[in-house]
Amino acid sequence: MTSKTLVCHASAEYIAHMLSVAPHMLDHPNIVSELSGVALFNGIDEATLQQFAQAASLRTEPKGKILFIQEDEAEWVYLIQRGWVKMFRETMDGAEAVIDVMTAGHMFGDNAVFENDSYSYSAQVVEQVQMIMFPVSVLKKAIASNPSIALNMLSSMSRHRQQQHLEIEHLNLQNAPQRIGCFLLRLCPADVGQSLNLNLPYDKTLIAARLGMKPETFSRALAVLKKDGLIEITGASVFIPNVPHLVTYTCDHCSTAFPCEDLKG
Amino acid sequence: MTSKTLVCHASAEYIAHMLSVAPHMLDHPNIVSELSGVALFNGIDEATLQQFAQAASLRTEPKGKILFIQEDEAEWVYLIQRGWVKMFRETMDGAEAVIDVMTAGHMFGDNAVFENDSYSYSAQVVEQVQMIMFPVSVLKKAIASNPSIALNMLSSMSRHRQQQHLEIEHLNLQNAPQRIGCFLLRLCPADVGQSLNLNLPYDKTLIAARLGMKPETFSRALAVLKKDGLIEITGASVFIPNVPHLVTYTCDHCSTAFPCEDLKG
DNA sequence: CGAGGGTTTGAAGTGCATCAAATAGTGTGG
DNA sequence: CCACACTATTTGATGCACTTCAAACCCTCG
Repeated sequence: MTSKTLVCHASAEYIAHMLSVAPHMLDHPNIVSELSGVALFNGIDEATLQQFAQAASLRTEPKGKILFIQEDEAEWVYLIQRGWVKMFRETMDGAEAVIDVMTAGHMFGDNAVFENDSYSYSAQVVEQVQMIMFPVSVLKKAIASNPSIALNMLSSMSRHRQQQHLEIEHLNLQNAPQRIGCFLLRLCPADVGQSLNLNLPYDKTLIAARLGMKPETFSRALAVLKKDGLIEITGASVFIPNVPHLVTYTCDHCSTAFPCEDLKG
Repeated sequence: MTSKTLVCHASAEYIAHMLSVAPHMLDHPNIVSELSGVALFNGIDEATLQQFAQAASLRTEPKGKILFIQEDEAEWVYLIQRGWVKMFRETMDGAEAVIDVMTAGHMFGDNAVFENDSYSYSAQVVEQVQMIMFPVSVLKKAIASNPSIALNMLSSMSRHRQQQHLEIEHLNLQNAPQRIGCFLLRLCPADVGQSLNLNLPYDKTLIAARLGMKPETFSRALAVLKKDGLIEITGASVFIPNVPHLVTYTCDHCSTAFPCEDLKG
């Protein structure tokens, strides 16, 4: 399940072919530079980063792979470099709630440190993913011994918390088309112009789940947005002819004004 | 339970009448002992507690009082000793989402430290409240300089985050009666027997909002639970004749097994 | 006792879910 | 390059849950 040397194996071509990933050795300098770009390691000294890098390994996993399930003993913290991962919870009777869907630059599994070293949700790859993973124990020690890391962790937690407040608000107050509008707007780059094109990052079914609705509802809600001239859509490609219109349509029913920048990720 | 001296003061009626601030001297020893009972100050040395206590003040506020609103510059962190406070967000078009409702032992406003010193939600008293408040700046400095406080803060954040995951899950997967069932079960003491009595802690209208439903829906959902023999209810007093029955009814549609202890508060 | 807020009840409407089936898309092996 | 299998997405018809609007009821408190 959790083999460390996964990428540097015999069947390199096979992997490269099957997963389209460069089969490289663990490359500490590279990992260090990757880590240094992440909020958690903001302003952290090289020596500490080295410690993480040495304990870290790279891994690539295909779509569908379950990384861990809720209540599993937490061994790794993951940092996504590419691809998408779904975080979800399953109820006794089999229903599933999607907590979040993350991509490059995001970390998950980190909060296991504060939860008895067990994961509080399950994680599954939804688009082939490449990631850095390092042991929970390393993070745990770092947090206890390095105040800067603890502080970074605190801001990241705080950001997450706010995001979730928003999530709850949306589920309560926005209808399906509005939640979709909000989702689309959060995909926009910071310097949005009047209009723009973008691609849905993953399955419509998954977006639906992420937004707390059924695929059928999602489809129909998209149709509504289209009918109202707020978007044009073909396949996974979306065109927003007039961003301010869409902003009015969705963000009027939200407590946070439009470019909700700091909450994006 | 909490207050030691507060009630036996000079101008008690005046306070009740004029609503605002209890005009008594700060009582450091008492505040220290209050603080030491809170998770954030777990294992914190006396000297540090003194610093908080010296900067702290006690306050009593009547039902209805707005303590602060979203985006306000954050000046104080609040620790509830008695009463209930509602945390909520308001959208552009006037709708309101209740994020949480807190009581004795809970702290709020604390996360402003990580959010540019501004509150990310509004807070209003819903049942006359008595609380300790200390400046955000004091907490901020303490977090930066005292690793134990930072760590305590981290666990508290983490707990909140998990609670919110659950909240989101419930909004997605549970229906009105089930959400109410869950709410009631979380009011139960740890040593629940087969059956028990309890009182709704605040307005039904507010409970409804807290659970993301309308008062009418709440009322009807209670009626359903009653009809199914899961609860008996008169006014604000609820009797649960068979706790396991209610647990089955609600918790089957949740990812967390019944006594979801650690998430209660 | 009467005013006003909280709560319940009724009737009707809306939005989303569900079930079922058609359609579009994608990757497969021939 | 086509036919097939399989999955994602759309569409239609119907039902249920929750909301909305309106009115009655109830309780507390001056």
